[in-house]
Amino acid sequence: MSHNMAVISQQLRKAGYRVTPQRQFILDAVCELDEHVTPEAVYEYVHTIAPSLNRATVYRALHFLTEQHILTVTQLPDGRFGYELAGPEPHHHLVCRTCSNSRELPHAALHGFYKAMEAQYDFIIDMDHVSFFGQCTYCRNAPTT
Amino acid sequence: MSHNMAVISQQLRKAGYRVTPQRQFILDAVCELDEHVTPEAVYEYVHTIAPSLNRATVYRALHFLTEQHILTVTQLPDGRFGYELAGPEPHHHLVCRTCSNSRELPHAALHGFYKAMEAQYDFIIDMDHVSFFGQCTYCRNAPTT
DNA sequence: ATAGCAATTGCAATGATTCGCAATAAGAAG
DNA sequence: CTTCTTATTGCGAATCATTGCAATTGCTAT
Repeated sequence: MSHNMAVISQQLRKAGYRVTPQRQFILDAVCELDEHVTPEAVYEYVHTIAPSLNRATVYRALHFLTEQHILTVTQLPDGRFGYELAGPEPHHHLVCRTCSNSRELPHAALHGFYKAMEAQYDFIIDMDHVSFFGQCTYCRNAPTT
Repeated sequence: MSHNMAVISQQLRKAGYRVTPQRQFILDAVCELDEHVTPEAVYEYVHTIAPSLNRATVYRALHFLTEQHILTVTQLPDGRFGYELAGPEPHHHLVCRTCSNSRELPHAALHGFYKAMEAQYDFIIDMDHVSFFGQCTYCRNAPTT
């Protein structure tokens, strides 16, 4: 499930944007680092490959790629943002505060709640990548090591 | 629905903490500024009254008061934290991205979802103050001004 | 009212994130 | 292959947020 650079490049160019080596490095880094990747983690990763790549560029590229729906963001409990490659289906996460393992949740799991808010309050929630924090079974049952 | 300083003071002192003028100023500021108050907003507010009060103290006091369940936090879409006085019942918010008006949601509204996650994934979500972002009726129907 | 312990503050340094602007370079067109 | 337009980068400075440590000051007990 790697990202198809050719398709993404087309999409960007067609919209009048550019496919720069920096953006490619950054996109690669997000894919390589997997889920909920922070800007700082991306920076460290690309820095080893392209040392001249600036921190500000990382932040801007992550914003940009998210706007273009190539990445999705979610808010981590410490206030930072976690990026990951956007799949065809939106999804959410259950993240354990203790072991920080995360479990994917289909968008359908929240659909009922979203619909209820629309019906009751006439409010349309547009969050397509939410992380819910708490405790997984494992950590809940394990005594403090 | 003002905060009862006497009760709060007792609670803190009994737990071995101190009621300092700084903390009082900061608590007052949160109440005065109402919902989803950012640390920076608190700082500006108290700064006019107590100019020597340091930024770091604001951040620390907000953390502290939240730990003591006197305040609650929620994450705003730009990554900052919004504080407000903790009421007797936990609640959540529907926040419009356009007009940023916010509507309170009883905890019960999420209860079904939380329970479903527990039943299906054996995962216990512990977020007691979530903000969901989207569009309110009003802004959805209003043409771009 | 005073003394003493330890929680809390202020300060200064550090790290994280964003912004304005001049220099660079991607990509379209000839 | 060269030229031209302008999106994008890098840099430095500004802003926001956090941390270690010495100095301060609540609060308890005398």
